[in-house]
Amino acid sequence: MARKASTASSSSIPSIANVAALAGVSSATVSRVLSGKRVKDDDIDRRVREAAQQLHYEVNHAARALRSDAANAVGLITPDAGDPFVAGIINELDPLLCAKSTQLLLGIGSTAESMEWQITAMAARQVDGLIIAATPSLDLAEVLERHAQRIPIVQIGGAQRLFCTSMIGVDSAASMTATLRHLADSGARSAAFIDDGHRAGAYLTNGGGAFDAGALSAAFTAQTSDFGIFTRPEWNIVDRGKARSTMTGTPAMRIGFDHAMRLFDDEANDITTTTEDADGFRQRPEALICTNDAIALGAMYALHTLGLRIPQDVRIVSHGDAPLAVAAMPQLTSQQPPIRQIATEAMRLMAANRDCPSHVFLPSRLVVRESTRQIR
Amino acid sequence: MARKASTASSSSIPSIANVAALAGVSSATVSRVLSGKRVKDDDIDRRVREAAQQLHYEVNHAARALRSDAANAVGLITPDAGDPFVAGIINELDPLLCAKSTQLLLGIGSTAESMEWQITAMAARQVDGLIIAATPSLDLAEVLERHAQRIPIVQIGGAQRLFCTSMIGVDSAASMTATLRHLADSGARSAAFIDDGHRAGAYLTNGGGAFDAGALSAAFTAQTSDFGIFTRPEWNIVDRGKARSTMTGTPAMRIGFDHAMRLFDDEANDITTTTEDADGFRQRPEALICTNDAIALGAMYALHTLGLRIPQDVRIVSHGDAPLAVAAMPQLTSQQPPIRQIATEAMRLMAANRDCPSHVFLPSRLVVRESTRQIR
DNA sequence: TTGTAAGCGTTATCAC
DNA sequence: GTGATAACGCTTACAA
Repeated sequence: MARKASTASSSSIPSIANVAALAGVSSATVSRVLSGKRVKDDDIDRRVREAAQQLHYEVNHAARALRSDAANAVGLITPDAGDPFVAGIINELDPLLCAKSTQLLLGIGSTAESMEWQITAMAARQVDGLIIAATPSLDLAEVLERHAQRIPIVQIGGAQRLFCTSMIGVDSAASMTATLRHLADSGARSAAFIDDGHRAGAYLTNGGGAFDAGALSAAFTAQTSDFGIFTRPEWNIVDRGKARSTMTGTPAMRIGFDHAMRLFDDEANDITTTTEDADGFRQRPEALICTNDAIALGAMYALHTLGLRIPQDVRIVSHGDAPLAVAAMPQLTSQQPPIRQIATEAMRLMAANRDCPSHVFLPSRLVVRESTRQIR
Repeated sequence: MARKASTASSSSIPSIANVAALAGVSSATVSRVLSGKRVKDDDIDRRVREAAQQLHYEVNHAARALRSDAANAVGLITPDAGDPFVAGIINELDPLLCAKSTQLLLGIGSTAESMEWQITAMAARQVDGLIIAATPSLDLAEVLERHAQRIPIVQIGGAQRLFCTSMIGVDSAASMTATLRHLADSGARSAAFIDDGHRAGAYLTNGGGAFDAGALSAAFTAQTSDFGIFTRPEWNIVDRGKARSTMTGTPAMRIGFDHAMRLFDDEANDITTTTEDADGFRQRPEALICTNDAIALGAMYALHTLGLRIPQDVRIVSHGDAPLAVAAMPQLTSQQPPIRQIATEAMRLMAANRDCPSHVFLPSRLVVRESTRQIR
């Protein structure tokens, strides 16, 4: 005991005992002061803090976690750290975590197995909460249910709807309403909806991560007529069969390219004249709604190849508002997920009692850029 | 004691004692078997493993870290999780870490202060190693030196060169040699070099993260004549003064736009005819080398605006090979950092003795795309 | 309000 | 090679 207090300053990491000795109090008091369990701002308080600072004391998290089974860490599991939505969440989450001196454990998992492995590993580390930004197509219900008893789990981006986990997603119906209203206002009379079929494990960086493509599709179908926008079922079906793509790029870009080619290139070559007909907008859509930015980019490529102009001939709205949206030429109008709010909600839901998980849907914001600039 | 062994299976997390009781050995033996400190593959080994599996036993990392001061965790600190280079590193690093059942702690820090805060926090968690992918302009020498005594630190992307930390970067001279040779082969007779001045805290997602812009610049100046490529000092200087940008987009894109505008728009309007003169390539560069993809994209925007064609009038090579490079129209030839090798090296250097840090420079790979397609 | 002391689950050290 | 036992640094009853 005496050894510790005296020898401490030499080289080893100072412990709470060293601080206690220097401040002339017991280690219990130091613990109470430093963890805020002591209210008064008196001489003892001051002495302890000074001693801690002087010794460069930092609490040993392993010991704290062991004793009080709160790890002061939360886990985030995602298939791809490079997805701009996930990256945005991480960037927003970090300051919130720092403020609570909580660490972020990151795990990458793209398959159901690796995802399960990650979840188990995080659970073994006794994280205080788990955020999962998964590919929607993965079936993790069983794993999640098993662990949700012990740790609060928050799913981001609306993967699966379970009663044991919380969920944060985007209000797809509201997003679609805003999109369709904007398109109608900008003069579009018809629209097609392009999705890439939520392919699991695909290289992301697409930007659509926050959105539930299925829900968007349903909202599109339900709402088009409300805004006087014409569509055809066959415009909105992903044609996976023929990969006619001469295009290089990510899978999502190729899908956008192929889909646009199919819509605009199949029969007539003199499209520009066709669309000037009174009923031209029934033959070819005047707008494209893409579930992520990469699809939109691929479609733009196709339109460019075909000599169609954006937005004069075809307007485009994408979802995600990734950096890609700004990099495009012309820049893309895009639905921007409320990243900061999502991060804040995730923190709230993890802190809330895990016995009452809730499913939260936040509205996205339409960022209008050149790809839907009004012409008239 | 008896309580634990008997009551364990009910609901609480099983501990090593439960496993020991079930296997009929001491907890010390269980520890040795499970942590691989025991070689034999006999009956005891089998019984212990079976018991562990049956009870769903997972080692308590907090306790392990407390006792053996190995946290089984490494920290990664970066200013922006969304930077594609950093994201790539994380994606590659994760499986390597999982194989060693080590966790990744992620910290975001864009200013010197927050960076220092993160480093201190990670050190307090006793991570086994620290990877820092910092903005080069931040001065972290002092903090790094302080902590390098205790934990091995690996800097990625060549931030500062210290004798106490390891460093992994790209061999700029080799990259530039490959770039210039390729440009010469593709018919370019002159080139300009565009950098965005490594602005700290700028929104990244640019792709240049792995490269040392200063070293690239030096290599460009030193090597152009070797490949018979003409350049002018004034072509290669960032003009920060006039922000004439009518362009929206990230700062890096605007810098690329402005720089290209300055190079190609200032005096003559009939550039295409000028460049067809015998000495036209001395008036305007026939190629642009950009230190990241976003700059290149901005420059492409400018060239497009001016009616210049890529690659016929101007060839472009960028650094980083971010998703942006593929999204561009035409797609960008880009220097691709060896992400997987960098991740592997980082693991090696962290495992190596911290007393002998080394500075490693790996070659990048030139991915040729449309922006330098040969014309002739 | 403060000090004392008993753990938290693991690994390292020591006898055997 | 195995088992008992003592730490690791912290928090928290409980006693003062």
